[in-house]
Amino acid sequence: MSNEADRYDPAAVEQKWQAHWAEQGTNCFTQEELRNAPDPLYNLMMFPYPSAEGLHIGNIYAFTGADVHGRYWRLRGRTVFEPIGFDAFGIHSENYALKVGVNPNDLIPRNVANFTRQLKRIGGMFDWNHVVDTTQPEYYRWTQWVFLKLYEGGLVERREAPVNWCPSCMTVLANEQVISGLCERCDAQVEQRLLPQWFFKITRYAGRLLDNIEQLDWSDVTRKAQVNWIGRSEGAEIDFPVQGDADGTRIRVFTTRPDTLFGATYMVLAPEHPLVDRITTAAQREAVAAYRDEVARRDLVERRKTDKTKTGVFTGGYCSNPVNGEPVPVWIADYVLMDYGTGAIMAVPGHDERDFEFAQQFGLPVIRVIAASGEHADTPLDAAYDGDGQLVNSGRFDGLSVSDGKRAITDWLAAEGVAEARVNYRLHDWCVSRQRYWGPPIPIVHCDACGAVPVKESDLPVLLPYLEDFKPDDSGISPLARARDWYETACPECGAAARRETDVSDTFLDSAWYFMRYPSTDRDDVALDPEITRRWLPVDCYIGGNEHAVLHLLYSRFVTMAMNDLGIIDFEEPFSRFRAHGLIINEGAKMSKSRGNVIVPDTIIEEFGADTLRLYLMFLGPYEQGGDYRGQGIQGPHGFLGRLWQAVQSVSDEPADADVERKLHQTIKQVTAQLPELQYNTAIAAMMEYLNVVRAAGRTARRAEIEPLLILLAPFAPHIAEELYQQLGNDQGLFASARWPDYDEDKTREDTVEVAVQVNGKVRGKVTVAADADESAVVAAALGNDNVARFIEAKAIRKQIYVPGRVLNLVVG
RNA sequence: GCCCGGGUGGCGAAACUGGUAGACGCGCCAGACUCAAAAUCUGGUUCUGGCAACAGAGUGUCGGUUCGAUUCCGACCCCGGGCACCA
Repeated sequence: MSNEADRYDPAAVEQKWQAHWAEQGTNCFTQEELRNAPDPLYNLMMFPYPSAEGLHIGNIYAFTGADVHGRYWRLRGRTVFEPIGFDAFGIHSENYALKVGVNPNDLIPRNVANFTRQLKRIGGMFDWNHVVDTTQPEYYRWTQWVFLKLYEGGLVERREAPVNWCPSCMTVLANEQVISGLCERCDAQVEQRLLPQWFFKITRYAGRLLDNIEQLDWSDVTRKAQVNWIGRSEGAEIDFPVQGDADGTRIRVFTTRPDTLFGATYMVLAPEHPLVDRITTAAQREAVAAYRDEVARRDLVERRKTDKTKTGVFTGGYCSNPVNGEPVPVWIADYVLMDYGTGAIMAVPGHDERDFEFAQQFGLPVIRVIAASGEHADTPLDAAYDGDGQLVNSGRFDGLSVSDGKRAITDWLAAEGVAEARVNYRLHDWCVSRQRYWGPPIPIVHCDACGAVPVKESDLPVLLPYLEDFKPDDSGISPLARARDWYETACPECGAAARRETDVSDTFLDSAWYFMRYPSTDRDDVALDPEITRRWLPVDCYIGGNEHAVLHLLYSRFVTMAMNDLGIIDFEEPFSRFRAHGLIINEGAKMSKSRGNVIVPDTIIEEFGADTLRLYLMFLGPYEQGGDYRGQGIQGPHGFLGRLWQAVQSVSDEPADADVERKLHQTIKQVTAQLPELQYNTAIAAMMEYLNVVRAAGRTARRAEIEPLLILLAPFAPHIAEELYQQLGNDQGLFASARWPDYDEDKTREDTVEVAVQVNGKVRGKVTVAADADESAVVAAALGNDNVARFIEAKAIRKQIYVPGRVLNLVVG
């Protein structure tokens, strides 16, 4: 039996093999190796933000799932590049630094060191020679370079824009960082401010970003989130002439419902619309000015609340409806947004819910122009109807369907020169300016003579100066303006005294291209080594949380597409395959610091070892759906590894038993099919089942039965797999020399099968027959079953259905 | 409101293209080993009835299609996530 020396000691095993892999450079590549790697597979996971708390169990879940995937393909013979890094710039880090009163320049390296220590303990096959830390000049130098390239490509623009301003963080937020009116980070109410900002023109790519989604091998949820975010809508822009305007001014609206044009009983402009002054009559001037002031004071978010009752003011002016010349009163209201479409709408209260509500509020007329079946032109409307039907009250277009009406009216107006078909997207340009300290300085110099001038590529990086006082204030100017020596510089163009741009760029820019940099980190003279980039990119498989389904993935796609267009790279989609992992919860409850139920990985690793933790996390539930971490549950995988260890201690050299061998081949088949699909929980169950068979009734495991199992298990529990593989007499190292076991289809087949026998659809007995038994033999066996016979009695069999090897249903009556 | 994802034993979960519901694991119960406990091992474990053989019920609810439905169709309820005045 076993003695103390034979006992499974995870700490010892894990230390031994981690040291071994590090010494051998098992998972690391040289530049030369990256250039020549055969059959490369780029296995990427979302790099973490190195918080002060250290690795979260959710990080470990994410990384382990990705690592299992990488290790699997490695054992299948691929050259797998699996890098890791740190997304360490940004408001997260800066706010934390402010809170604890430590400069981020000192704080972040400590966090990175701690993360590195923890990451090494979980046994991922990371290439520690190719780490990216976004806060290091060796990296952000090239982030600035990416900015300059997009700038040269005409994709960057500085413009004054109303922005979301968080009064607590004292910074501009992207729309995406405003969650139902509040700052996503501190929950403060967000306000509207007007500031000059740097924008990336992502909207230019809206169509392509949308169209490509179809061909991506991505999680369905993620693709849908992107589609919704881009928000394509098809319609028309239509000009409405302003009545009594000597210059023939027209107001252009965007609508997705040109078919309802005859029902447009008023128009609404966004309060900021440039034509408001022109159209407003003297009598209404005061009321309009007051309303515009009121709206301007409110933040962008409050304006977007739907439950709020509609407000607005009549301008006193009128336009003509281009289809019939009818006068249409022009209003302004804050439910129309300046930054979508043309900032003006034709209001059709009969068939648009919001317009209906507004019309009710202000007593404006409602006209029916669509009739559903059973309705006619005079059927009263007590709510907006936005369904299908036929056009009514629409002159010569009466009787057309909604879709035909759209086309017919658009075509006619287009021929008249007053409309054109048009597609709009909800996607906005990406504001990359941040009036903060902890980020890469935007590489621009402002010169009184030359304007905004890009820094010369050869002068990169624009180093982030060490600032003792990095706290932002509410001036809207970055703390960097206080670093005089840094701020005052010479114009790259004319050499005159000039000032540096003091905004830093959004963290999302750091993460929008980090995956391109990983394989090229050996080069400090270029951002991307062309040969290596061609070999390794795009990323073969990317795994991460679905909280980044929209922003990070969309920005990465945009930057990739732009760099492709600029001739820097030769692919336009960064991630061929993307899978979103689920969330880990704790005993049915979400984990959070405030609840005090956060699972600390270090203590679990100390008690059970990284292999057990990895195996347990992957066993909890379907990887793409997440799982419920229950403290007791870890005993399952823990016991499994212990039994495997014991089985190896007393392994025999006899050949594999035939029944066990069949089970082995079935197991190899299942695990091989499930690992690339990330179906980890069921693959692990299959291995457990197999070990139960190997050890059944106290039998001694045989070497030929165990060795293949070690390889199947190695992606999940790499340390113990290596150790036991070595104990079986292999001295080359499992990951260095083993290859994934093959299965033989013939050997997976059973000789006999159990067939369920149903009578009128209910199982009444089971019969065991030869696997190749024909239907008549199965029926004969079934009729020989006492219980089946009891239910058939003397009744005639009217019908029999036989599903080979599964079920026989006898219908009697 | 709209768009996703999900409701299966005491618990986490399985179930191929419509074919034996509950694999695997936790927990629990019983037994072995032990002075005892832990660890380990063996057996049992959907619910109800029955000593058992077996019978009845059962995959959120109601209805439908089918020889047969967790799986397909229709209506609805609940939980989780995302978007939200985008014309």
